[in-house]
Amino acid sequence: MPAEATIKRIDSHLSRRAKLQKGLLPGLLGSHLHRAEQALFGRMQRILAGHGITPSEFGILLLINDNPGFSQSDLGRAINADRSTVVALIDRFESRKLVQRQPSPYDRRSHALRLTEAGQKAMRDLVPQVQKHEQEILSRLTVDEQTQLIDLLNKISGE
Amino acid sequence: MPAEATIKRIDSHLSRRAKLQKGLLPGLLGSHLHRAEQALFGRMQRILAGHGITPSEFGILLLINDNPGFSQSDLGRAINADRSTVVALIDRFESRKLVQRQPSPYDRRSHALRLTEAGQKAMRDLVPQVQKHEQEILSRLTVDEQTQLIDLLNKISGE
DNA sequence: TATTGTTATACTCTATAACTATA
DNA sequence: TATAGTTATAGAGTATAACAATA
Repeated sequence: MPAEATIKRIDSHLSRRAKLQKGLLPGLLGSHLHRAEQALFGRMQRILAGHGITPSEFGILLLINDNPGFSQSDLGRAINADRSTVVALIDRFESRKLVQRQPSPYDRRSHALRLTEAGQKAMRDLVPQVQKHEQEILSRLTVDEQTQLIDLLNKISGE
Repeated sequence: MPAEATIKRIDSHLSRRAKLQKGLLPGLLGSHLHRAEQALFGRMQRILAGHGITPSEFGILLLINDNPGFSQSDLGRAINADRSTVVALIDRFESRKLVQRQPSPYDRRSHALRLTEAGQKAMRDLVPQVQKHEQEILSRLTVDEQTQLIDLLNKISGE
């Protein structure tokens, strides 16, 4: 997202002659999914920004937090990423002191991944805020609609 | 997506002792949205791959197709991207002969963006395939569920 | 033989800052 | 003054291929 976008322009060169035509795009489920995720992640970023964590990173830290000791390859499979990608990812987390590599007690090739104390502290701080944020968004729907939305999304995901 | 992922592993080092714990993640709407989009875009990629177009690029080409003549800045505002990002984006499209820059008849600073003949041809080929694909996915839902899903997603987006 | 983590390398996507030419 | 497009530059994020250590 560009920094300039915070300063909204009311009209554009185009709008002097023609409104932006959304055309076929609004007919596609993909665009609705994309915009919903963008909206949610955009708001989430504001919560996470103070800790320098992206929404995507938050999900990965949550995964490590809930699976202490699992390996880089396990993580790669969980997030569908290449092993070399995970190396770079954990390098970044490690340099920010959020995650640590420990020797695996079972396999001397592996690293056991864990959140550091600072990483755990960040998650203890952020998880309630993220959950509160989700509740704010979901409160636009009735309870029935909330469960149905999750249900329908899972059908799209193929579950 | 890693090429190796096509060869699925049945168990991992972790699963010898403990199953992957999803933990708090499945409680978050964001993860359901993300997975639904991933699933849809992953399938879409297979359709678009022959033309070397990503799902995200397809959406942008659709936008240019439905707004012939609009400027790079207009596009940037529509997709929430920086001007310099749009330059690089259109450079890539131009080198693939999908989009062309023309002098704007109204403003000598601007470029009027249009699909080339080849770009229009690609879209004529792809749009029906993408629409058919969406119908296949959506056919998992009843017609009522389809409209409700779009409706609920728009509420999440804040419309 | 297969897997784990790593490195070297490369490509895409995105942004900021500074510039120019227009408006 | 403000905007449109560009360039130089930089930083994520991702992947492939080849390697050593270990299983």
